Amino acid sequence: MSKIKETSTNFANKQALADECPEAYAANIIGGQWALVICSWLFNGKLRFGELRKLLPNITERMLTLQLRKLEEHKIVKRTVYAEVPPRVEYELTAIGYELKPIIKQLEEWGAKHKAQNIK
Amino acid sequence: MSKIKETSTNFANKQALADECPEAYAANIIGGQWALVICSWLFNGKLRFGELRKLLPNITERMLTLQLRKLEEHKIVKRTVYAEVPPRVEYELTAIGYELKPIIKQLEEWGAKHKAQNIK
DNA sequence: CTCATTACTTACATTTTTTATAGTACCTTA
DNA sequence: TAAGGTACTATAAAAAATGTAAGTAATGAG
Repeated sequence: MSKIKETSTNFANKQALADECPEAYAANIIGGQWALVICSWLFNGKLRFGELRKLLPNITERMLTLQLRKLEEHKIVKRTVYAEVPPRVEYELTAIGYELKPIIKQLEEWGAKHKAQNIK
Repeated sequence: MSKIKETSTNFANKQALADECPEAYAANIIGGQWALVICSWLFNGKLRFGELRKLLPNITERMLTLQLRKLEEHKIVKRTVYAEVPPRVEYELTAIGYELKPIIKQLEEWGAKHKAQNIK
């Protein structure tokens, strides 16, 4: 997140994978440390920057900004700025972003099941 | 991939997230650069190390090893070594690993749809 | 004896991601 | 005049992930 080096092997590999594997392409989009959790909260409706920050107690403002920007860039979330003082900015999922809901829900169920199996 | 620093903020954050969000927990497990693609190939049946390497032309042996080890550690794949020379090692999905199939398939579909929307 | 095969391992370098800390602009209220 | 709230940005550093290149063990074929 920040500038990526478009001459690196890593970049080339990601491109190649994303080209031929839609699942890798998807993983690149929703693959940050906090992206899935941000989306999970947004499934319930729009939230302000500060609300998200409170919901994710350990996230730094910088990371929250970066992840939101990335999600916005990929058209997963929509950002709306209200010209008020103090500023108000709301984030909400787009249609395609909302379509992740069932997938993430299943991933949640799988995760819970896996955890239950492996913890004991 | 190698030693993680258990005193880092990053480690603490991952732990905390994984504790309360099964989707983050799941993402940690299947979240390497190549993990999803490896699983995708294994959905069709067991494969040898060398076969996987050929299917993933750009992966290095080191990365393939690391990702397989991680998947094995999390009981997503099962590793079987045949005491032959030259050695033969086969990888196959476990039951819980196989349960990822429908989820990854949906993620693929989502990815393809998203790509179609955003490329034009 | 030498070479080929297979599935790795190791040491090291580079790139990417995440965290830490300190600002900024704007207006409102006290 | 000063403080406060909101949503950021800039810069640096730490940590994690990935890549590069070389080497290993065992054995059978030639």
